[in-house]
Amino acid sequence: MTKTAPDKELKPKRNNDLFQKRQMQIVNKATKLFMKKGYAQTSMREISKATGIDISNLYYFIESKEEILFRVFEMLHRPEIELFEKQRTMCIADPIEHLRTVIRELFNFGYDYRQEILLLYRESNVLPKRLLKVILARESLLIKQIEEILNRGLEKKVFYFEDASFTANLIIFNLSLYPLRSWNLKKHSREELINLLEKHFLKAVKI
Amino acid sequence: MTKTAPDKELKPKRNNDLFQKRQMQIVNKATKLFMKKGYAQTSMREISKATGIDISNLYYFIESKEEILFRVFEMLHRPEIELFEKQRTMCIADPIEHLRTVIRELFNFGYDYRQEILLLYRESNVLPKRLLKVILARESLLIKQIEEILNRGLEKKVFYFEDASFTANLIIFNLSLYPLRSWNLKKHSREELINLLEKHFLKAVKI
Amino acid sequence: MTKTAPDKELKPKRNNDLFQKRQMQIVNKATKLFMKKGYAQTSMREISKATGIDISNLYYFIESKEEILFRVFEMLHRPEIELFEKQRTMCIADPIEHLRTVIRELFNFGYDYRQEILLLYRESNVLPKRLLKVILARESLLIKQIEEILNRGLEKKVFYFEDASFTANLIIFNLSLYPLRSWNLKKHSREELINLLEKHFLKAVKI
Amino acid sequence: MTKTAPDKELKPKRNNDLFQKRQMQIVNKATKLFMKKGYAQTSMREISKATGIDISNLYYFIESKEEILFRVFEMLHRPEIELFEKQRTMCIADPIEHLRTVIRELFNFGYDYRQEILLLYRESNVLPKRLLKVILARESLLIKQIEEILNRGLEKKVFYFEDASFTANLIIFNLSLYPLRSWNLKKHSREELINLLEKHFLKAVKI
DNA sequence: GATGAATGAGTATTCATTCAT
DNA sequence: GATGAATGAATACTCATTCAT
Repeated sequence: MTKTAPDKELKPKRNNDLFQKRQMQIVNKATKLFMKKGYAQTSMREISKATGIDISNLYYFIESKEEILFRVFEMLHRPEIELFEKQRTMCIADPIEHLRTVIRELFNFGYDYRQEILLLYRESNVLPKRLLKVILARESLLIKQIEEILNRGLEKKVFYFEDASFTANLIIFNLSLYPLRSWNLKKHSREELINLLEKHFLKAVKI
Repeated sequence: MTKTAPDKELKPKRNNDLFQKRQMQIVNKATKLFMKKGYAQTSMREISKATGIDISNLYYFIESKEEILFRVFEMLHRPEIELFEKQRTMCIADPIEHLRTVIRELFNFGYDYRQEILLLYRESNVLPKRLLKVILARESLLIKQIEEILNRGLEKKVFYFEDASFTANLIIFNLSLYPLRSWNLKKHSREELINLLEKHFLKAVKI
Repeated sequence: MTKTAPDKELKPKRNNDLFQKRQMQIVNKATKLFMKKGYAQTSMREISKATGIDISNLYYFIESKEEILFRVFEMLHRPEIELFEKQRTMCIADPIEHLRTVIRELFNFGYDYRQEILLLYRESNVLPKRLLKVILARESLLIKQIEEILNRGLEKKVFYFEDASFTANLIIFNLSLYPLRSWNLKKHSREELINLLEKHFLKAVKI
Repeated sequence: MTKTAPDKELKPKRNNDLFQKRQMQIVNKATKLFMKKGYAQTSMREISKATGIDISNLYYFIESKEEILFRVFEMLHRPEIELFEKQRTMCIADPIEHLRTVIRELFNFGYDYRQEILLLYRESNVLPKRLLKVILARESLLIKQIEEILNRGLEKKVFYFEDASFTANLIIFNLSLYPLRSWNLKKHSREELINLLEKHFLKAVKI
């Protein structure tokens, strides 16, 4: 191409309802496709076909394939944030009970969004650093929150562990146990798994 | 590309030494490229360039790009298998000591091969089911082994847990803690992490 | 696209005869297309069709559309350079006679290559600066040569003008009279035009 | 794009003042864009952005991108026509003085409108023949005028040359000397260049 | 007069793979 | 064993233009 000037930012951004509805539609269908085939293996043609939006019209609503992936990630994090808000407002007095609830909720979340979480682990390297940072920053918040619960339990002398930050990280990581290893955990029901995980972590931190 | 799994039998290859040396060479270079850029983003041209083997000559040694990925995965599992053989022969009498050793070895392994493990998680969906099964079967063996240690500890009444298979899975999964979350664990040294993990799991299973 | 690394310079450059023959073939056909429709308006598909070389095979022989344009320009300059070499070796003693010959040759050249010259004027802005400089440097050499002839005439007191460099530029520029204005000069034959130009410039510089 | 000249009649446009103001606005901005990036490399989106007129609204004021180019050329010719009108009314008795004035004015014009003239040379092949003819017809008028001056000088025996039409063409062509070769004439000031050109042509035609 | 959304054909370029030598 | 050339389908993305409101 005869590069003269990239001249980005030409695309007008509408705040229209229909516009956003269409964007959602694209992101939703793309999520499914990305989960099934992976980001790189999913073509804009397929997204076009899945949404029923003509391929060139697609570019009226989104700027690039990369933007779609970012919006997919963004959307996946929305329920996580809600979870996070919910936790904050709960404020259960007993740290043990609090941790138990949080673990259950986290695991349930991980179970419901297993494919999305898998996608996040798989494709995060495709996102430019700048956008990836946004995602990781959000997750850090969640970890901070678990840390607080753990520290409260430490003060009240109901928990014991060496490093709150590490343990919080471990708990968060294990929220992805099912998403990342469902292939080997199918023999257990959701309820079984959640109980097993709960017991494991409570035993591991209780005094 | 969009195509899903050609799935034909792998060409029976010569057992020639040079032949296998070349194959190794290809797989090694490809591993590095796949880790850096992802499978889909790495072209055969780049592999050709990296190995110094002409692109069409490449096809003398391997069947397809997909086969390279398979062999990459295969190679990554080799150290895991060695680990596995080592365990088997160790036969430490005390289950606690045995588990401690295994956890430390597993984590060290995960630390050393963090990029490879990441690759495995990332690109496993690209492999045709048939080949993926081979990989997963191997991992199952490893899990079985952990299970045995756990069960021995149960019999000897030094361990307590509800489900050996689940716990073994959990342990294996946490071998990937660092590979998958290194971005948030950099503040800890390898030694710290390994100690923390060891303590966590021993506390979680000890009676 | 998932930009990871551009990784240029992957293309192997053959010095093979057939390879260069094919390159020539591409450049020649492209020249004609560019002359007829302009660079931007000529698609790779058309070049492929014109050469009979499959569009993706085209990229085996050239790196980009831009490279084709550069090679087109390069090729156009080759006869100019020959002209230049010829001049240098001629060394006619009488500056008037020398200038007369040069003007005639230049004009003949301009006439023969009118379309190519037009192309050069039209599309030179497409070339990246770096490549354009190569072209302009060559032309500067030609101008220098005319300057020498003029200065020799000045010394021998057969010419008079104010500025040799300007006059040389003017002469070179008028080599493009016909290419750029053929639409309004068709009523004159080549011979007429060459005679008219010769007389004009000799009168303009002779004492 | 590949298509060659749709060539339908230009839509008869309102004579509304606002309408024409908007058209001017479009053409002015387009001129700048075309000069900077070339016609084919300038998109309607960019013209829309530059004018602040919505892209589909643009089509209320103009028929097609091609029409914009035509109007750009038309507009560029307007000052040329004024020049031409000015000449006609001047009627300087002395042909030498007249020619001198004309050359200076022409060159000044060429200097002021160098980018526009370059644009004209570059993009004229994009215009459909029909529209190009309009442009060329205008230029012919200008040439005719120079011819008259030259012929008057011939009658008064102050000029000598072989072919008035050719000489007029040559003079007009050299009005583009600076636009087309500014890259090699930067060392001279505008005043120097105009004086040199004046001297050159007067010497070339004076008896 | 203006806008958002649509359309369909087009762009340059890259890909994995194969074949004849 | 190695190489140059070929193939055909795919890629993300852009274009000028139109239409319904």
